Amino acid sequence: MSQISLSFPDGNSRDYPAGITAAEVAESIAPSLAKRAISANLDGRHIDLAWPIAESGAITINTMKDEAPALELIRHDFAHVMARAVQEIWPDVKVTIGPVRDHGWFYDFDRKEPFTPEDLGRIEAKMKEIIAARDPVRTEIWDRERAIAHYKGQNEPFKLELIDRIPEGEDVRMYWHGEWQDLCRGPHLQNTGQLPADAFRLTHVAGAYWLGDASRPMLQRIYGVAFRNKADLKAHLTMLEEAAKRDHRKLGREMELFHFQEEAPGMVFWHPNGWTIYRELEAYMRRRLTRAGYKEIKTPQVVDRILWEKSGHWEAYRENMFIVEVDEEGAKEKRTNALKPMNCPCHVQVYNQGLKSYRDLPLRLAEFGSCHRYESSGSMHGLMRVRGFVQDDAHIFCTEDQIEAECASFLDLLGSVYADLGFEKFDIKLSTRPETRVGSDEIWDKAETALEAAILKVRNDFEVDPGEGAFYGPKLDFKLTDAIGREWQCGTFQVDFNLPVRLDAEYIGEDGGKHRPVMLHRAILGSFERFIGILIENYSGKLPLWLAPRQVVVASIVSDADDYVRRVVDALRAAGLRAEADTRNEKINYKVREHSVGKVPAILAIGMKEVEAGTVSLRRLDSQGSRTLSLEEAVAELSAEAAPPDLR
RNA sequence: GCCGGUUUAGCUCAGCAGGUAGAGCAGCUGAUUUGUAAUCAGAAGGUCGCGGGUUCGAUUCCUGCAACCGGCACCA
Repeated sequence: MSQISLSFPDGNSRDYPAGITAAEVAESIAPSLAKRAISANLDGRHIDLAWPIAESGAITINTMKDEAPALELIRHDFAHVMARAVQEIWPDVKVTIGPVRDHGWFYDFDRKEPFTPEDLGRIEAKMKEIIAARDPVRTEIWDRERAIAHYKGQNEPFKLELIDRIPEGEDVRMYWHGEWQDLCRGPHLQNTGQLPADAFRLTHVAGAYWLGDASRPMLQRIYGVAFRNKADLKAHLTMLEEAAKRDHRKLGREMELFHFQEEAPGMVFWHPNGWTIYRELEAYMRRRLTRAGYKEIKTPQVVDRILWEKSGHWEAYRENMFIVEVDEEGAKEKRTNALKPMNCPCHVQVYNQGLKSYRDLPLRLAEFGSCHRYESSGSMHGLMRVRGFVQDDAHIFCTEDQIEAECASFLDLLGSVYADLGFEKFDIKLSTRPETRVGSDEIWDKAETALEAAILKVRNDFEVDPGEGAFYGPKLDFKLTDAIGREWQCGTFQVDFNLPVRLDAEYIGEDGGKHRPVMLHRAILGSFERFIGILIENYSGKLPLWLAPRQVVVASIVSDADDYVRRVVDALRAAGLRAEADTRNEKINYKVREHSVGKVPAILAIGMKEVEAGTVSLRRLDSQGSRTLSLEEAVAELSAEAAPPDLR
């Protein structure tokens, strides 16, 4: 038998007979390591301990201390154990696939009756039994025919389809967990008893299409989470509770920001508090855009379908547009209009008025564009996905040579806006040319190179998504990370060679001839609605002073202080602060509690001491104590902090 | 749009194996004048999401629809 050489993380290497398993390698290093070993990495590939190693390479033995491989194995084995438990309880259930995902795994089943929450408890109990039985895990490689015959015998149509999809030449591997087996790529633990029976939980059941295809049958998906130990599971469950507390839908109601109602699904009714946030954010963006050389415009809500046919939207998105039919007087037919689902075609109309010269470029047209899209009923979600929304939209008309500079200055603006709004970290994704596209390869080369060069000026870590660009040009997407680590795609920067052609935009070049401008679609916030939802969740409702709807509440301790309270409120308002008086006949404890729960950033408590000394007692949200300041000091401190970040 | 669930007072939620509903908080009224996260008392508040059916009788059972929630699909 031939020899192979395996190198270890410490730099040493040793020769072994080919076909040795990772378990045997671990044993040869130290019996204690062999006991703790759970899997191995061979040249970066995660393999079973029992896997015969045929060729030389770099090997690392993994134990439960190695978080990434340990969690992958645990979660993957839990998926199998759960599927086994389900089939033991309901033998007629068909199994499909069960990958590791996020903090756990899911497994999709085909079963007529729906799984209920009570069923989850039953499955969990059965899983614990299986773990306690400590069944060994075995792997076998089958030939395709045998696997097909086996699953035909078992009447498992989904597994047959999966075998069909395994590429020719790849092994068909079967994993046995005791008497139960599953078609699987692996790797797995050596024994189901290695699973932490107290560190998993089945979380919920949901429908999911077979292979993610809406035209295929809907299966039932059971989700679970699992960790290496009970403490990690508990930490995760606590994190979920914390996330639920900052849900913008809940805070939106509690802080009286907005509401939704049945008669207008997906459309926001903004209340005074919520609309204050919106207006502050809009005013801020307007100042930033103006300073960055944008011209603001406003275009119609309702536009004849003829324009949408020209732009191509009618053909591609008609199903998702709100259609308005109008009986015009004397007309034979109804005229069909659509609420605009996006602003770009209208912006080209503004551009097209009057002849443009190369000297006019780049022309940056911005609009807080109110758009409507008929989103499918199941996709709406609070402010995060709505049918009526406003984009911080702009289109930059420029020459091909100007793409790089425009992209670079956009990146500056975007990074600065995100930082101002409290998001220091964001990721960039570059999506390049798809298979079906418009525009010559030369132009695509130019655009992709320009985008990449522009990003590289700001940073060198960005993800490339080949083939994921729009048919009309490459694009950048920007994902910001919030306070609890969730990612939100907000900004976008798209190069468009298509729409200027379809809508016939042109400019007169230095040579006196007509040329096509390039159109750059870009947004920073995405939509105001969604971004405000993200802000609320990021700050848990405790918005920075400049965005807080109610900035200061002045609360009297005794009614004899009421007159002074009103004078304090007047002084705060005169300094531009959003201040309210609370002179209700309640104890100060009650008022402090109520306004703290209502996320008011500053409370000024006024008793007779303050009245006599002309001072205020300032209590900041989440602080335990209070500070006594003169009225002038308090106004100065709060109004300085309430200035928007770009005006400080 | 698809699968499952939910819908009872302004909010959070009980309840009803069919005989038209109950709590806490909020709101209202009164008392209390209070020092930094809930003062006390009283009265009031609901066509039990909307429509149809079964029944002597439906908030409860059946059915259709809508909205919302959790996913899936979609997201120019």
